[in-house]
This record gives sequence, C-alpha cells and structure tokens, in this order.
Amino acid sequence: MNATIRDVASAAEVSVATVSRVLNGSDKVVEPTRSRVLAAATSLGYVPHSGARSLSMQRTDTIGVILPDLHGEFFSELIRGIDAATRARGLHLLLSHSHGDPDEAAAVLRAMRGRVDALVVMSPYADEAMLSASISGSTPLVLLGSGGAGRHPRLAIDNRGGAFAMTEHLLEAGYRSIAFVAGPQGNIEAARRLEGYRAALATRPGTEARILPGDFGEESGLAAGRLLIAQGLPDAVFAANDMMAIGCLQAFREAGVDVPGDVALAGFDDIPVARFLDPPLTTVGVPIAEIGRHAVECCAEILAGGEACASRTFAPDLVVRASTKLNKKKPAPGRRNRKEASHEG
Amino acid sequence: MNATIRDVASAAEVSVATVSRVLNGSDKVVEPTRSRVLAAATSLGYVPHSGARSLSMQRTDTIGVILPDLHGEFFSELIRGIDAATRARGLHLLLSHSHGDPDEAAAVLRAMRGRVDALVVMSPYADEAMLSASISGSTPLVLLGSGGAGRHPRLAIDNRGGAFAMTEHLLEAGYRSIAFVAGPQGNIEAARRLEGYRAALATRPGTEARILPGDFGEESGLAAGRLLIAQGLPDAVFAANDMMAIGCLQAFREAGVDVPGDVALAGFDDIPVARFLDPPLTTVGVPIAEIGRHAVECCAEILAGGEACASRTFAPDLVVRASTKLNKKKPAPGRRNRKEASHEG
DNA sequence: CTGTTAGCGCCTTCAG
DNA sequence: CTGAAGGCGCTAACAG
Repeated sequence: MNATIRDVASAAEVSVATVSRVLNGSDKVVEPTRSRVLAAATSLGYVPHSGARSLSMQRTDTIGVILPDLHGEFFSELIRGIDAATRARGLHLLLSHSHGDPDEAAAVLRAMRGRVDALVVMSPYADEAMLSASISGSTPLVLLGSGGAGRHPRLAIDNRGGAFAMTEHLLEAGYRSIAFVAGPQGNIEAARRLEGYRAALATRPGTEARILPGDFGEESGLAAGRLLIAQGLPDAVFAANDMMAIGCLQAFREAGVDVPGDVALAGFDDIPVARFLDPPLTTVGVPIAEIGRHAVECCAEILAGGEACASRTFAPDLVVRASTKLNKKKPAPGRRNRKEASHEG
Repeated sequence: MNATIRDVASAAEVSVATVSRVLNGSDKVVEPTRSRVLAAATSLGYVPHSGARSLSMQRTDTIGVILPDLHGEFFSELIRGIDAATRARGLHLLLSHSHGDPDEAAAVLRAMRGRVDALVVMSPYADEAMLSASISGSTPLVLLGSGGAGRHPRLAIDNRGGAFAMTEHLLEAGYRSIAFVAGPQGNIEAARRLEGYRAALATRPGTEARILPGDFGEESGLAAGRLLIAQGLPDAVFAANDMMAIGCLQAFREAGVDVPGDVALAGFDDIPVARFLDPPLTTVGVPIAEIGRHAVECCAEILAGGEACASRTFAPDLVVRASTKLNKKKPAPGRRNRKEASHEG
C-alpha cells in the first residue's frame, strides 16, 4: 500500500491538516515543522491520492479529450498540441475516441463524468444538443471543428474559406477543370470544404464541379485517383485532406501520370509529411497543434473561474508547393525534371 | 451538481446499499426494487463518481500511458492500438509524454500515482531502476521497447534482427556500400538497429560501415541525405526509421538523385505513409498498433489477478518495395520509369 | 500557528 | 433480500 497523508503526519509528528497545508502551500506553517513534513513526505515517497483529492476538492485536474478518429498525422499533431498545453498547466489528459456514432459518443462522454473537469470534443457528426444531454451541464465543454452555433465555445478552422482560397488559387494558376475529392458523408468539415470549392468555381463561368467520393483515408484517395484516370484527368485535383491527396498521388504514380506536369494536386491540412512528398504538396495550412493548445487553454480559463472563452475561427493559409506549379523552372544543375529529361534524350 | 447514489436511493425509495448492489450487479436484488432503482438512476442521469469509486474500490479502471514523444505516425498508430484495447476492456486511457529526460519521466510517473491501475511506459532512455523508484512497487508496469532485462514485462521489437535482415537484404540485392542514418544518441532502439546493421556488414568482408547521425526526425534525415550527396553517395541508404528515410528522399529529390536508380533507400517501422511515398519505401515492418494493444492486455491480465504476462519480442518483417529494387522491370503500359524514359528519348 | 473533525460519494461488511 | 454504518484519503472549516 502507498503512504497516505496519515503516515506522513505521524512520521513528522504533526496532524494531517498540517501536512495538507504544507503540501498545498496555501496556509502558513512555521519553518521547523514545515521542513519536517517535507522530509517525511519525501522519505515515504508520498503522493496524494488523486481519487480522494478529487472527492474533496471537487476537481480532478484532468481534461477529457474525445476525438473522432486516431488515424494519421492530423490527430497526432492535435494530441501533441493538447498534451503540451495540459502539461504546461499541470493538468492530466484523458483520451478517448468516439468514431462518429452518436450513441457511442454519448456513452464515452458519460463514462468521463467525474473523471474530468472539462472536455474537449471533436465531433464532426454529432450535434451539440446530444453532447449537452450527455454531460453534466456544469462541465465546461470546448468543441473542436465546424458546426452550428451553440452555447459552448467552438474552435474551428475556416474550412470553407480555405477551400475557396485553394480553388481560387488553382483557377488563377490557369487550371480550368478542377476535380474535388470529398470527405465523408455527413462530416461537417468535409461539407464546408466542398462548399468552398463549389463557391469558388461559381465565380468563374464555364467551370464545372466534378466531385469524387472519399472518406479522408489514403485508400479512398487512391480509389479517387484511379477513377479520375479511368474517366479522364482534369487539370487539377483538390483533395479534401492531405491523406487523400497522398492516395491520389500514388494512383497517379502507378499510372505514370506526372504531377504537376499532367495534373496538379492539392490537399488540405498541411500535415507534417506534406512537404516531404514528391512533389511537395500544395495544401491548405492549418495550425493543428495550435488549435489543440488553444482548446486546453480555453478549458483552463473556464476552470479558473473566468468567462468561457470566445468561439474562434482559425484562418488557414495557402501553402503553395511544387504539386501545383504549372510552369516549372528550368531545372538547376543536378536537378531533374522528368518531362525535359525525356525530350532531351 | 450531479446526482449521487443518495439521490437515486431516495428517488427509488431504497437504501444506497441497494442502489450500489443493482448497479454493480453482484448481489441479488429482487425484481420489483431492482427495476425501480434502474429507472431512478436512468431518469436522474446518474453516473457513479469515479473519484469516490476509486477511493473505496482501490482501483481507477484507468491505464496510464507514457510515451517519449508524440510526433509522427508511429505514435499515432501506437496510441490507436492502445486506445482500441482500453476501450474494449472498459478502461480509460491517461496519456502523457516524457520527452526522454529521466527526471521529467519520474515526475510524470509520480503524477500518475493513484490515478491509474497500471502503466504502459515507453522509455528509450531511462532505465528500469529509475522507473521502479518512481512508482508504487505494486503498480503493474509494462515496458515498451528494447532495454535490459528486469522484473517487468517488456514488449519490444527485434530491432537488431530487423536491421540485420534489412542490411542483409540490401547486400544480397547487390548493394555493396550501405550507409546508415542512425537514431538519437542513447536511444536503445536506435542502438540496436545500428548493431544489426553493423553485424550484417561484418558478415561480408570488404564492406565498411558508414554511419551518419540522426534523431529520428525528418529534418535529420534531410540533413543526412544532403551530407551523403556532398560526401559521395553510397549504393544504398538504410535509415533507422521511416521518418528519416522520408527526409533522405527529399534530399535526394532536391539534388536530382534518383531512388532507387542512383541510390537505394530503406527505412524502419513501416508507418502507414511508407507505401505511399515515391518510390514506395522498403522498410522493416513493425506491428505498431498490435504492440500497443498487447501492452494493454498485459496490464489487464495482471489487474485481473493473473500472472504478469511474459516479456515478448515481436519479430519485424521485411517489407520490400520499390525504393530498393535495383533491377526494375520493364514498365507496363502506362507506367513510367524515369531512367528508361531518358534512355528511350 | 496547529490539531480536530466533518464530510466528499461510494462500496461493503454486518445485522436484521 | 435490504438497511445501517464504517471507512477509503484528503481538504476545509472551526477550535484551541
């Protein structure tokens, strides 16, 4: 069994109250006793039992995080940001994922009751009403990702704006026919990105939307790429996220389709690996870790008794790399350029 | 405030003991009362307070996981496996990372005391003695990754064997000079991989080790690749993990060095994106998520009162892809092959 | 300044 | 089969 506060108290020959005081620093304890307690605590390897603590303090110093999925670098980055912020504030991180099914999400939320002081939930499917119903109304809740307005702060990226800007960029670069690889049905982020794509096309008469199904996974990008090849390539492909863009790239490579020579390719998210692809991927940059960090700080503020932080939309920025460079420069010495290589030979 | 067991009891007009009994299923409660309690609990949205529960039950139903880093797909996959297993067993997952600094690791461990029933720790730097000193001796602990033998079960991959096999493979494929991009100093996994590389070379007279520094990050792979180009390319490059291989690939691309035409490239881990690279990356396949899952099951077994599960070494397997294919096949119709393209022209 | 004591919410003997 | 009561470890009044 682990040492309890009582063990420390008797070892230091003081009362439990005194031990509690020196360990929590608040009240003043005179020096001789103080260090005696500290010594006893250290030598016994005493660490307060968090269960007991949470029972009497009414808080757990833990933030619950519920994510829809745990695949790929996007979530890896998000968790990294969240973890950094929780640890910076001395909080713990209870992680779970909900997969999207509203019932399961509700169960996960309920299971966290009493274990966490606040929740960060990314739920691209479930609506806020369901969430509210599943948690104690007093538990602070910060939402991640797009969704309807509601009473909880929500941190989102401007999916529509980002997709609009990217489509715009492609159009301005001279690509006329632009296909879009969509995200999962019902996913709000995905829907917004599709909207942005459509809206941008609508500003240019003569352009036409061409939309392929996808689910945010690499495989679906691969399938979309193959489909495009079979049906006829557009000038450019805009995938609703980077993972699918990676899949597309693979499909193109398999078929000997050159990017950006034969078709341009763009993604969304700017996951770390995007710049290491061949060609480096043009994408919509999202401050993923930053959003995670901010969500935790939001929670911390609320817990500190402050106002709930305001909802906020993060502006994504265009990250233009080689995958959409229509007019390639002359290759520098030692650089290769497939097209020209075959012409030169 | 949330409903407590007392609220449920009075709503159902029974004692708290009875409520506890029906909710924990163990004892027999006669039917009329039973359903009355259930109804009351449901209508009040009652969920037992986990802090109180852990206080009286001496368990938290939570597994603590401490990882050295949270970058990239490797950890994403690991967490995914762990999360799947915890949720399958109705356990919670408390996540933290320790960065490698032994003191910080100790602090993180201590902070988890009382919050978790068992720990899964991946600590490529800290030794087991330090870990033991930082946790209550009775807390089950499962170690992830290579390390010295100790009293705790340890799940590792055969780094040495994997690296040996890969080096062997490269040698057999006809590559004579093989450079190795090493992992971080002091990292045990990295050291083992280096050993495997060295050992395989030692079996072939006339070969010589050539080792470049790295830290498992993409950037260090990029630097290593550039260094290799500057100093003169070997026949093949074996990076101690896939992230660094990705960095190398980028360096080669920048310089117009063709993979595998000019130099072969191999990695380690087989992170999901490896097969989507250009060229798809030959690597050592590690069942990452599987290991995470297994670690949790190990913990669960111990908690269920069983014996501590045995240490286990997972055998990695060689995943040969295009990045090490010296003799490329004739391209199928619609396939491209840079080298041949330039010869044909 | 320090000690005593009453809960926090729950489970679990022990009586009835 | 059900109720009453003690205790898990800790904090926070309230006394001394």
